[in-house]
Amino acid sequence: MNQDRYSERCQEVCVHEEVVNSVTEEMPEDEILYDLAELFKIFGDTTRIKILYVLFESDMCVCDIAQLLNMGQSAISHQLRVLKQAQLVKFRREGKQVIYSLADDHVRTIINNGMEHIME
Amino acid sequence: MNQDRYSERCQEVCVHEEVVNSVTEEMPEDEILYDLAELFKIFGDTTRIKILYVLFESDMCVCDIAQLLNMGQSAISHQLRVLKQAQLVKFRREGKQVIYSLADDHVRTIINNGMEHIME
DNA sequence: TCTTCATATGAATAACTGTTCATATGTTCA
DNA sequence: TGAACATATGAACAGTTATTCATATGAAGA
Repeated sequence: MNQDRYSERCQEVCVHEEVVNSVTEEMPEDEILYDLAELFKIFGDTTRIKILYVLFESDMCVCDIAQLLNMGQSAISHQLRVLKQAQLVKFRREGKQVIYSLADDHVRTIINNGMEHIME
Repeated sequence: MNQDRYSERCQEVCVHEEVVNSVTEEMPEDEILYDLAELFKIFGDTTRIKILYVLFESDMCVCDIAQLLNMGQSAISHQLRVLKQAQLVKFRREGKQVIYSLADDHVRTIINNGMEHIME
Protein backbone atom coordinates (compact mmCIF):
# COMPACT_ATOMS: atom_id res chain seq x y z
CA MET A 1 0.00 0.00 0.00
CA ASN A 2 2.69 2.44 0.97
CA GLN A 3 5.36 1.20 -1.35
CA ASP A 4 7.09 3.63 -3.65
CA ARG A 5 5.70 3.42 -7.13
CA TYR A 6 8.14 5.80 -8.68
CA SER A 7 8.84 3.46 -11.54
CA GLU A 8 5.23 3.58 -12.61
CA ARG A 9 5.06 7.33 -12.66
CA CYS A 10 5.08 9.35 -15.78
CA GLN A 11 7.86 11.71 -16.75
CA GLU A 12 8.33 15.25 -15.49
CA VAL A 13 6.59 16.54 -18.59
CA CYS A 14 3.36 15.26 -17.17
CA VAL A 15 3.79 15.84 -13.48
CA HIS A 16 2.91 19.42 -12.66
CA GLU A 17 4.89 19.54 -9.50
CA GLU A 18 3.63 22.81 -8.04
CA VAL A 19 0.02 21.80 -8.48
CA VAL A 20 0.61 18.38 -7.00
CA ASN A 21 2.38 19.87 -4.01
CA SER A 22 -0.20 22.52 -3.28
CA VAL A 23 -3.08 20.06 -3.59
CA THR A 24 -1.30 17.61 -1.34
CA GLU A 25 -1.21 20.24 1.37
CA GLU A 26 -4.93 20.86 1.10
CA MET A 27 -5.91 17.20 1.37
CA PRO A 28 -7.60 16.09 4.60
CA GLU A 29 -5.98 13.37 6.68
CA ASP A 30 -6.11 9.90 5.22
CA GLU A 31 -8.07 8.71 8.21
CA ILE A 32 -10.81 11.26 7.63
CA LEU A 33 -11.13 10.34 3.98
CA TYR A 34 -11.28 6.71 5.01
CA ASP A 35 -14.08 7.41 7.48
CA LEU A 36 -15.92 9.39 4.86
CA ALA A 37 -15.79 6.49 2.42
CA GLU A 38 -16.95 4.15 5.17
CA LEU A 39 -19.95 6.38 5.78
CA PHE A 40 -20.97 6.48 2.16
CA LYS A 41 -20.43 2.75 1.87
CA ILE A 42 -23.28 2.33 4.30
CA PHE A 43 -25.64 4.29 2.08
CA GLY A 44 -24.41 2.26 -0.86
CA ASP A 45 -26.71 -0.69 -0.41
CA THR A 46 -30.31 -0.93 -1.55
CA THR A 47 -31.52 -2.71 1.54
CA ARG A 48 -30.02 -0.16 3.90
CA ILE A 49 -31.30 2.75 1.83
CA LYS A 50 -34.76 1.23 1.96
CA ILE A 51 -34.57 0.76 5.70
CA LEU A 52 -33.56 4.38 6.17
CA TYR A 53 -36.34 5.53 3.88
CA VAL A 54 -38.85 3.51 5.86
CA LEU A 55 -37.62 5.09 9.06
CA PHE A 56 -38.10 8.51 7.48
CA GLU A 57 -41.81 7.80 7.62
CA SER A 58 -42.14 6.07 10.93
CA ASP A 59 -40.29 4.37 13.75
CA MET A 60 -40.72 0.68 13.26
CA CYS A 61 -39.96 -2.76 14.66
CA VAL A 62 -37.65 -5.19 12.89
CA CYS A 63 -40.48 -7.45 11.90
CA ASP A 64 -42.49 -4.69 10.24
CA ILE A 65 -39.49 -3.55 8.27
CA ALA A 66 -38.87 -7.08 7.10
CA GLN A 67 -42.45 -7.45 5.96
CA LEU A 68 -42.46 -4.06 4.29
CA LEU A 69 -39.35 -4.87 2.30
CA ASN A 70 -40.39 -8.47 1.78
CA MET A 71 -37.14 -9.76 3.18
CA GLY A 72 -36.06 -12.13 5.91
CA GLN A 73 -35.91 -10.97 9.50
CA SER A 74 -32.29 -11.98 9.80
CA ALA A 75 -31.17 -9.94 6.82
CA ILE A 76 -32.87 -6.85 8.21
CA SER A 77 -31.43 -7.42 11.64
CA HIS A 78 -27.92 -7.69 10.23
CA GLN A 79 -28.31 -4.47 8.31
CA LEU A 80 -29.81 -2.66 11.25
CA ARG A 81 -26.70 -3.54 13.13
CA VAL A 82 -24.57 -1.94 10.48
CA LEU A 83 -26.71 1.18 10.58
CA LYS A 84 -26.57 1.21 14.35
CA GLN A 85 -22.80 0.93 14.43
CA ALA A 86 -22.57 3.88 12.06
CA GLN A 87 -24.88 5.80 14.39
CA LEU A 88 -27.41 6.33 11.65
CA VAL A 89 -30.22 4.68 13.57
CA LYS A 90 -31.04 4.20 17.23
CA PHE A 91 -33.43 1.83 18.94
CA ARG A 92 -35.59 1.36 21.98
CA ARG A 93 -37.14 -1.74 23.44
CA GLU A 94 -40.90 -2.00 23.76
CA GLY A 95 -41.83 -5.31 25.27
CA LYS A 96 -40.74 -8.09 23.00
CA GLN A 97 -40.14 -5.74 20.15
CA VAL A 98 -37.25 -3.47 19.31
CA ILE A 99 -38.26 -0.22 17.69
CA TYR A 100 -35.76 1.46 15.40
CA SER A 101 -35.67 5.11 14.42
CA LEU A 102 -33.38 7.58 12.67
CA ALA A 103 -30.50 8.80 14.78
CA ASP A 104 -30.46 12.37 13.48
CA ASP A 105 -31.31 14.63 10.59
CA HIS A 106 -28.00 14.29 8.80
CA VAL A 107 -29.32 11.07 7.37
CA ARG A 108 -32.17 12.90 5.71
CA THR A 109 -29.90 15.59 4.39
CA ILE A 110 -27.40 13.19 2.92
CA ILE A 111 -30.03 11.06 1.24
CA ASN A 112 -31.89 14.07 -0.10
CA ASN A 113 -28.71 15.42 -1.67
CA GLY A 114 -28.12 12.13 -3.36
CA MET A 115 -31.69 12.15 -4.58
CA GLU A 116 -31.20 15.57 -6.14
CA HIS A 117 -28.22 14.36 -8.09
CA ILE A 118 -30.15 11.41 -9.41
CA MET A 119 -33.21 13.42 -10.37
CA GLU A 120 -31.40 16.09 -12.33
CA MET B 1 -35.74 -12.14 -4.51
CA ASN B 2 -39.44 -11.68 -4.96
CA GLN B 3 -40.54 -14.89 -3.32
CA ASP B 4 -43.12 -14.77 -0.62
CA ARG B 5 -41.57 -14.95 2.78
CA TYR B 6 -44.79 -15.15 4.69
CA SER B 7 -43.59 -18.05 6.73
CA GLU B 8 -40.75 -16.00 8.09
CA ARG B 9 -42.95 -13.14 9.14
CA CYS B 10 -43.91 -12.46 12.68
CA GLN B 11 -47.44 -12.68 13.99
CA GLU B 12 -50.09 -10.00 13.72
CA VAL B 13 -49.26 -8.85 17.20
CA CYS B 14 -46.07 -7.45 15.81
CA VAL B 15 -47.17 -6.27 12.40
CA HIS B 16 -48.77 -2.87 12.65
CA GLU B 17 -50.71 -3.15 9.48
CA GLU B 18 -51.89 0.44 9.11
CA VAL B 19 -48.39 1.80 9.57
CA VAL B 20 -46.90 -0.70 7.16
CA ASN B 21 -49.50 0.13 4.55
CA SER B 22 -49.18 3.89 4.80
CA VAL B 23 -45.38 3.75 4.70
CA THR B 24 -45.49 1.45 1.71
CA GLU B 25 -47.43 4.09 -0.16
CA GLU B 26 -44.88 6.76 0.63
CA MET B 27 -41.89 4.73 -0.56
CA PRO B 28 -40.21 5.85 -3.79
CA GLU B 29 -40.01 3.41 -6.66
CA ASP B 30 -37.63 0.52 -6.22
CA GLU B 31 -35.65 1.67 -9.22
CA ILE B 32 -35.03 5.09 -7.70
CA LEU B 33 -33.84 3.60 -4.44
CA TYR B 34 -31.60 1.30 -6.41
CA ASP B 35 -30.08 4.21 -8.32
CA LEU B 36 -29.61 6.09 -5.08
CA ALA B 37 -27.69 3.21 -3.55
CA GLU B 38 -25.61 2.95 -6.71
CA LEU B 39 -24.70 6.60 -6.41
CA PHE B 40 -23.60 6.32 -2.80
CA LYS B 41 -21.71 3.16 -3.59
CA ILE B 42 -19.45 5.25 -5.77
CA PHE B 43 -18.61 7.56 -2.88
CA GLY B 44 -18.03 4.51 -0.74
CA ASP B 45 -14.46 3.86 -1.75
CA THR B 46 -11.38 5.58 -0.36
CA THR B 47 -9.63 5.86 -3.70
CA ARG B 48 -12.59 7.46 -5.40
CA ILE B 49 -13.19 9.83 -2.49
CA LYS B 50 -9.56 10.88 -2.69
CA ILE B 51 -9.77 11.44 -6.42
CA LEU B 52 -12.84 13.62 -5.98
CA TYR B 53 -11.17 15.55 -3.21
CA VAL B 54 -8.14 16.15 -5.40
CA LEU B 55 -10.38 17.45 -8.15
CA PHE B 56 -11.97 19.83 -5.64
CA GLU B 57 -8.66 21.64 -5.59
CA SER B 58 -7.65 21.48 -9.21
CA ASP B 59 -8.31 19.87 -12.56
CA MET B 60 -5.64 17.26 -13.06
CA CYS B 61 -4.26 14.66 -15.42
CA VAL B 62 -4.38 10.95 -14.63
CA CYS B 63 -0.68 10.75 -14.02
CA ASP B 64 -0.66 13.58 -11.48
CA ILE B 65 -3.53 12.02 -9.58
CA ALA B 66 -1.71 8.70 -9.48
CA GLN B 67 1.42 10.33 -8.12
CA LEU B 68 -0.51 12.38 -5.60
CA LEU B 69 -2.25 9.31 -4.23
CA ASN B 70 0.83 7.16 -4.61
CA MET B 71 -1.02 4.58 -6.64
CA GLY B 72 -0.65 2.92 -9.99
CA GLN B 73 -1.85 4.68 -13.12
CA SER B 74 -4.06 1.77 -14.04
CA ALA B 75 -5.90 1.75 -10.76
CA ILE B 76 -6.63 5.47 -11.07
CA SER B 77 -7.73 5.09 -14.65
CA HIS B 78 -10.16 2.33 -13.73
CA GLN B 79 -11.68 4.42 -10.97
CA LEU B 80 -11.90 7.49 -13.14
CA ARG B 81 -13.96 5.44 -15.51
CA VAL B 82 -16.37 4.57 -12.73
CA LEU B 83 -16.63 8.23 -11.76
CA LYS B 84 -17.11 9.21 -15.38
CA GLN B 85 -19.89 6.69 -15.90
CA ALA B 86 -21.66 8.08 -12.87
CA GLN B 87 -21.26 11.56 -14.34
CA LEU B 88 -19.37 12.77 -11.31
CA VAL B 89 -16.33 13.82 -13.32
CA LYS B 90 -15.75 14.98 -16.86
CA PHE B 91 -12.57 15.18 -18.92
CA ARG B 92 -10.90 17.00 -21.76
CA ARG B 93 -7.91 16.08 -23.85
CA GLU B 94 -4.85 18.30 -23.87
CA GLY B 95 -2.24 16.84 -26.14
CA LYS B 96 -1.14 13.51 -24.81
CA GLN B 97 -2.79 14.08 -21.48
CA VAL B 98 -6.36 13.74 -20.34
CA ILE B 99 -7.43 16.30 -17.80
CA TYR B 100 -10.19 15.38 -15.40
CA SER B 101 -12.43 17.73 -13.46
CA LEU B 102 -15.58 17.65 -11.34
CA ALA B 103 -18.79 17.37 -13.32
CA ASP B 104 -20.89 19.62 -11.11
CA ASP B 105 -21.35 21.03 -7.65
CA HIS B 106 -23.56 18.25 -6.34
CA VAL B 107 -20.42 16.30 -5.73
CA ARG B 108 -19.13 18.93 -3.37
CA THR B 109 -22.46 19.18 -1.59
CA ILE B 110 -22.79 15.45 -1.08
CA ILE B 111 -19.26 15.04 0.21
CA ASN B 112 -19.53 18.05 2.49
CA ASN B 113 -22.70 16.66 4.05
CA GLY B 114 -20.97 13.41 4.72
CA MET B 115 -18.08 15.28 6.23
CA GLU B 116 -20.42 17.07 8.63
CA HIS B 117 -21.81 13.81 9.87
CA ILE B 118 -18.34 12.47 10.52
CA MET B 119 -17.10 15.58 12.27
CA GLU B 120 -19.97 15.90 14.71
C1' DT C 1 6.17 6.68 -40.52
C1' DC C 2 8.40 5.33 -36.30
C1' DT C 3 9.14 6.22 -31.53
C1' DT C 4 7.75 7.91 -27.18
C1' DC C 5 4.66 8.79 -23.79
C1' DA C 6 -0.06 9.20 -21.38
C1' DT C 7 -4.05 6.79 -20.88
C1' DA C 8 -7.37 2.91 -21.39
C1' DT C 9 -8.74 -1.72 -21.08
C1' DG C 10 -9.22 -6.88 -20.35
C1' DA C 11 -8.21 -10.74 -17.51
C1' DA C 12 -6.94 -12.62 -13.16
C1' DT C 13 -6.74 -12.56 -8.33
C1' DA C 14 -7.65 -11.47 -3.60
C1' DA C 15 -10.54 -9.30 -0.42
C1' DC C 16 -14.97 -7.90 0.91
C1' DT C 17 -20.07 -7.97 1.51
C1' DG C 18 -25.05 -9.41 1.77
C1' DT C 19 -28.14 -13.07 2.47
C1' DT C 20 -29.42 -17.39 4.32
C1' DC C 21 -29.66 -21.05 7.68
C1' DA C 22 -29.41 -22.57 12.21
C1' DT C 23 -29.45 -21.27 16.65
C1' DA C 24 -29.00 -18.23 20.77
C1' DT C 25 -30.76 -14.43 23.61
C1' DG C 26 -34.10 -12.07 26.07
C1' DT C 27 -38.93 -10.61 26.92
C1' DT C 28 -43.86 -11.61 28.03
C1' DC C 29 -47.50 -14.13 29.79
C1' DA C 30 -49.73 -18.25 31.54
C1' DT D 1 -40.80 -21.91 35.46
C1' DG D 2 -41.90 -22.97 30.78
C1' DA D 3 -43.85 -21.86 26.29
C1' DA D 4 -44.21 -18.49 22.66
C1' DC D 5 -42.38 -14.95 20.19
C1' DA D 6 -39.22 -10.99 18.45
C1' DT D 7 -34.71 -10.12 17.69
C1' DA D 8 -29.64 -11.05 17.44
C1' DT D 9 -25.71 -13.53 16.02
C1' DG D 10 -22.21 -16.78 13.89
C1' DA D 11 -20.85 -19.49 10.04
C1' DA D 12 -21.09 -20.47 5.26
C1' DC D 13 -21.77 -19.31 0.53
C1' DA D 14 -22.33 -16.58 -3.54
C1' DG D 15 -21.72 -12.51 -5.78
C1' DT D 16 -19.24 -8.24 -6.20
C1' DT D 17 -15.24 -5.17 -6.41
C1' DA D 18 -10.48 -2.99 -6.35
C1' DT D 19 -5.99 -3.62 -7.71
C1' DT D 20 -2.40 -5.49 -10.53
C1' DC D 21 -0.24 -7.08 -14.73
C1' DA D 22 0.12 -7.12 -19.51
C1' DT D 23 -1.06 -4.95 -23.42
C1' DA D 24 -3.69 -1.88 -26.59
C1' DT D 25 -4.90 2.76 -28.13
C1' DG D 26 -4.07 7.27 -29.50
C1' DA D 27 -1.56 11.73 -29.68
C1' DA D 28 2.94 14.32 -30.49
C1' DG D 29 7.22 15.12 -32.43
C1' DA D 30 11.34 13.68 -35.07
